[in-house]
Amino acid sequence: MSENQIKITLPDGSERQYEKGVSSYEIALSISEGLARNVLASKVNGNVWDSSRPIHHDAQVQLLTWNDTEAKGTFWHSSAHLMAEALEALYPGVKFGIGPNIATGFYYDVDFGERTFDGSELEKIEKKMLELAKQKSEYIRKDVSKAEAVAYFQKKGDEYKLDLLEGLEDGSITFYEQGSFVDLCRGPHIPNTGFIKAVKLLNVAGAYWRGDEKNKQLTRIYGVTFPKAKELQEYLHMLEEAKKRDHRKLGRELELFTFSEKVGMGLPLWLPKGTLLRERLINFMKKAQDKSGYQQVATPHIGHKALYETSGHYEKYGKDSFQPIATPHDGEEFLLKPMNCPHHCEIYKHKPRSYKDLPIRYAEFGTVYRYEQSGELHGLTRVRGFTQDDAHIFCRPDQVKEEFIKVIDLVLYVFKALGFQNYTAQISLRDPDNKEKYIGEDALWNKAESDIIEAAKEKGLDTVTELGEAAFYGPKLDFMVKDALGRSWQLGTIQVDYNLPNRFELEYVGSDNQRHRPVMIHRAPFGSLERFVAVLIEHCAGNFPLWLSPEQINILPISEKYGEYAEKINAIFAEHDIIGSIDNRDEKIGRKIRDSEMKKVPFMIIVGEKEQAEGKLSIRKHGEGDLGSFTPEEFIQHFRNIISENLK
RNA sequence: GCCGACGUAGCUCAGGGGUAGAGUGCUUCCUUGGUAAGGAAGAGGUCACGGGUUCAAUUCCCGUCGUUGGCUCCA
Repeated sequence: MSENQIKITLPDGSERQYEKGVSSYEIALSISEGLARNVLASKVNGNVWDSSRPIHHDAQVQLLTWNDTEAKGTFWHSSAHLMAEALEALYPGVKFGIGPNIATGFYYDVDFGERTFDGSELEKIEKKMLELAKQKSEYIRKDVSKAEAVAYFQKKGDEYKLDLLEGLEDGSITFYEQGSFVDLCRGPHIPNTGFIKAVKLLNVAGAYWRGDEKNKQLTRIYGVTFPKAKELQEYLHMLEEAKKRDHRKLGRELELFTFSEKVGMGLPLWLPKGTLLRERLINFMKKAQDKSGYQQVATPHIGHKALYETSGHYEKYGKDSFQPIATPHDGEEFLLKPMNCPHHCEIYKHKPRSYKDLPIRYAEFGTVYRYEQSGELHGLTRVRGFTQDDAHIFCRPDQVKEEFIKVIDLVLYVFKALGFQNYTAQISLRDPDNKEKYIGEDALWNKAESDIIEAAKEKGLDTVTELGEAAFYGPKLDFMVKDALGRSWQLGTIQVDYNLPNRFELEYVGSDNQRHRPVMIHRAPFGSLERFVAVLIEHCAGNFPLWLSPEQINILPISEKYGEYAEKINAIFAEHDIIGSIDNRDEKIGRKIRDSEMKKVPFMIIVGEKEQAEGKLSIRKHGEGDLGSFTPEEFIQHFRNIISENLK
């Protein structure tokens, strides 16, 4: 092989010879012209590169097109640069923060200086972007020295880029230039702006520079782009569909919950149907917990301030909480409880404990109140008053792993019964470089962290591990689920706690007749009922599993002549805990069916002359249509089969 | 809390310096109809709240409250 030749290995294992310095684009061209036209970037030895970047050594090369996730990321990152170019053209003198791609699309943080930016200008920017895209400006990579880079941005007066440059090593700095726009950027980028055929700028938001609220707030513009106009339309359609599943919309339409300005922001009011849903979830969880050795306890909604001084929460959160309420004459102070654990610790302490008693598992559907920042409130997913399916397990250090596994089992059982298949299990560990931030002995932490990791592994959980995300009092395992709009929410959580047992001086007597400190595990499979219901609504788009449905059947008489028969049937159903109502409005059957479908009631029971004569029911299933004729007994059996299948 | 947007009938929304409109829902009447909207009439609004500009404000301006998209935060 000549010295000027290099060996390129493609993903299918085939090997090809090329001249040294060949680009991925040229490799693509040697395969087919059509492929070359579609190559956005390439992966060279696992790193994403510009398709124009020369390759000087033997390498594994994968050509990336729009179908590859990495290529999409590159495409959107390049789109951020295009937007910046458009912004600079339209608003000379703007300064830029960072402009990365995100899961779907991109954003750029922009400092407009004195002028304020309002969202109505987005269309103008979109137009400019498309105009610039048509010029097919190439994205040109340039190596620059740190001094050159600093000089460039000093001249431009962009303090944000200078701030970024401070953290970069000389020799590793690159600029990318397309058209008239030059940016500090690691790359890679797509070949030229001409690939961007469809642009939609979605929204503007404030974002603090470097995510620090002490810094200046920049204007963040979010957008998404596509190589084909049709794909943009499909994406926008998908967004519309997702909005139809929004729990705030469905919660109102299905009469599950509401809010009142008068009651206060972030304080949900549960309507009868929503309350029924809650009750069903609570009963379901209680039953599961009873089987797993939990004991229910009940504690008041307020606790003495001293309780939270002992727990340490008053010091940490007191000033950012609802303020204490005081007794009228002697001014004794109480706090609305922001959590149940201190109360549960006091229950643990009401008598001496032996190692033989452990683990003790106290469960409570405890309603807690937290002062969340007003801008943070969001439907039922972020509220100021909510009910946790809380429990605290007091156990010996050697029991942590086993208890963890049991809780994971419970969470998985719950998720399965409710059809949550897409969740992420996040293990949050200590920041190893910052151990002083955390309370508890090093050895205990190491033990607990490995217990969690092993427990998750044994249960076959698909986990991501985040260093530095642990609570100050212990490591945790969270179950994250996405909402209709793709935002991730924490539902179930399992947390080890070394802090509270110390602060409350919890003890048990060991087999050695010495006093020992138990470990506490906080856990909540739902997390909060409010948030859980919100995510549940979005997951099933309001079509709840039959056992949870707040209105399981609608009895629809053909005319008022069959009202009596409908009542009779309803009474039979009520005896079997089948919940529903009779639609005896003066409307035609078509109308009653339509309304029932809109309310997403699982079953419609149609009764008319024929049914009355035969003592039968015509069953129609929501979203599916006519199931035919059933006797009441047959239907009840069918109904029960579905539920037991659900809860298996 | 911060930045932007928004706030008109129960709900979804139109309108716009001269005190309001549609669809749907609600009430009443007609209709008794067989698998996704039968017909008619009627009731329903301090145009979020408080100031200001104006002969006149629901409309323009400012503030407050609330909602909303993000940011920050989340025991």
